Amino acid sequence: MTVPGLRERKKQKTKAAIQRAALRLFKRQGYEETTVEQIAAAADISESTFFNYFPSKEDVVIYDEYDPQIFAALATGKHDEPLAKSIEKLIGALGGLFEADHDAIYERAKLSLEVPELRAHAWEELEKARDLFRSIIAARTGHPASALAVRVISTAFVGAAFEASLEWVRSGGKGNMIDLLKKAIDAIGFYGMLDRLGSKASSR
Amino acid sequence: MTVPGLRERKKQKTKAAIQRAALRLFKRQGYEETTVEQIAAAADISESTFFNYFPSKEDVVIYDEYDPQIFAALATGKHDEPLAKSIEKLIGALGGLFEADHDAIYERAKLSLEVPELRAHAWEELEKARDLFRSIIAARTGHPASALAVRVISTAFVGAAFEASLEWVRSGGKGNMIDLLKKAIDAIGFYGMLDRLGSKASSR
DNA sequence: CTAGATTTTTACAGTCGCTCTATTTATAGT
DNA sequence: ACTATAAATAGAGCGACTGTAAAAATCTAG
Repeated sequence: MTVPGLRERKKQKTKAAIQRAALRLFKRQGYEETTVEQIAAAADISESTFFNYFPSKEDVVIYDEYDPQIFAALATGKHDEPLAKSIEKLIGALGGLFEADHDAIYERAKLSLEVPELRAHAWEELEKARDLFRSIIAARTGHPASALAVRVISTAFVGAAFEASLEWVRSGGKGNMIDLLKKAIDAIGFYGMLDRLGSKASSR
Repeated sequence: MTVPGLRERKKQKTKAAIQRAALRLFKRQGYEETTVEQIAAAADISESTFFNYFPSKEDVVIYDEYDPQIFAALATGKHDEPLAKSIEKLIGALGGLFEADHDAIYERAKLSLEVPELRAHAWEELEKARDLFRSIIAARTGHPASALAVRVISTAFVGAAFEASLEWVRSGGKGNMIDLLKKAIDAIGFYGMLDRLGSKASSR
């Protein structure tokens, strides 16, 4: 983990600039109505360069520069507390992130959920979260990550997160995302699922 | 609901023929490696005609000629039994369909779940089921279909179905889809969710 | 059965996302 | 400054998909 050099930082800046330009265009004239050529022009780069930074047009919406850090943080959670507690903490931590960059997150979420093409890929993105979740639950409960129960519960969780996001976007980003998420996992009795999964999950 | 005329039946036959030709090619040489031009040639139609029948290449995998009937049957379920019972029946009925056309369903499911591009759209398809489900639960429990709890529970159910399908495909179509689905909804405590949703759902 | 209306199929041109290759330009370390 | 390396770009090309207009098949009336 060495400090990123000047070169790397410049790349990150360019990437962010492309994303900003793209989101501005998407907001003004719509996602489908915006061409990659236009984005490149707006960001003052060539179309080729666009594809150097983003493998596809969709990725410019999906990409979140903080994601890797979040994922890394999740993967290295403490093992000396009940799983349910860890998850509560995790939800709280997510809340902070939402507030930090509210407007950009809202715009991206809105696009991801309202443009059909993107919505499909939003689910792919959720699957990454699901897989991470799956390995966490597996590690903590002793069940194999491949167990159907573990998979289904992980999917239920990201499904709840998905619905909460939908609700949040529907509210114009005005609602409290964390509250919504809590209500969602409450409605499916998420903590009950963990309990049923095995004593290791709920006690320690 | 008039009987479909000769013309309409011919169209259905053509559509089925295109799908068969396409699936054969996909199986032999892969989805991405197969071009619409090739499908058209194999089905002995022009590329234009292909797009007359299927709005996109993906739809040729997703399309199921029996879907409309299934959806219609679901939407008109009886209202004089507990919701949980209706759902159990529904699951049983699905089992019959699976056995009836096992091989074709397996091929399509395999493609849908293993080709990334298709997998994303498989989720879109699941959302249709979710919405139908949502309206059924709402109608039976008296909750508005827009209620977060109703949405989340519906999503949890299709999520479970999704995981069960994954497992089924992983088993090479050898497993019992219905058993898997039952295990999946058991793991998330699906019937408990319905109970918590309101007494109307579980008693009558 | 034929003429005209309608529907279906097709050819064709064009757009857009995306890939690949080769060339030029910028940067890093010596 | 010199060279290895990486980044940006131009350009050709592919495949999915759209739109338009013409050709072929099918249906309906007289």
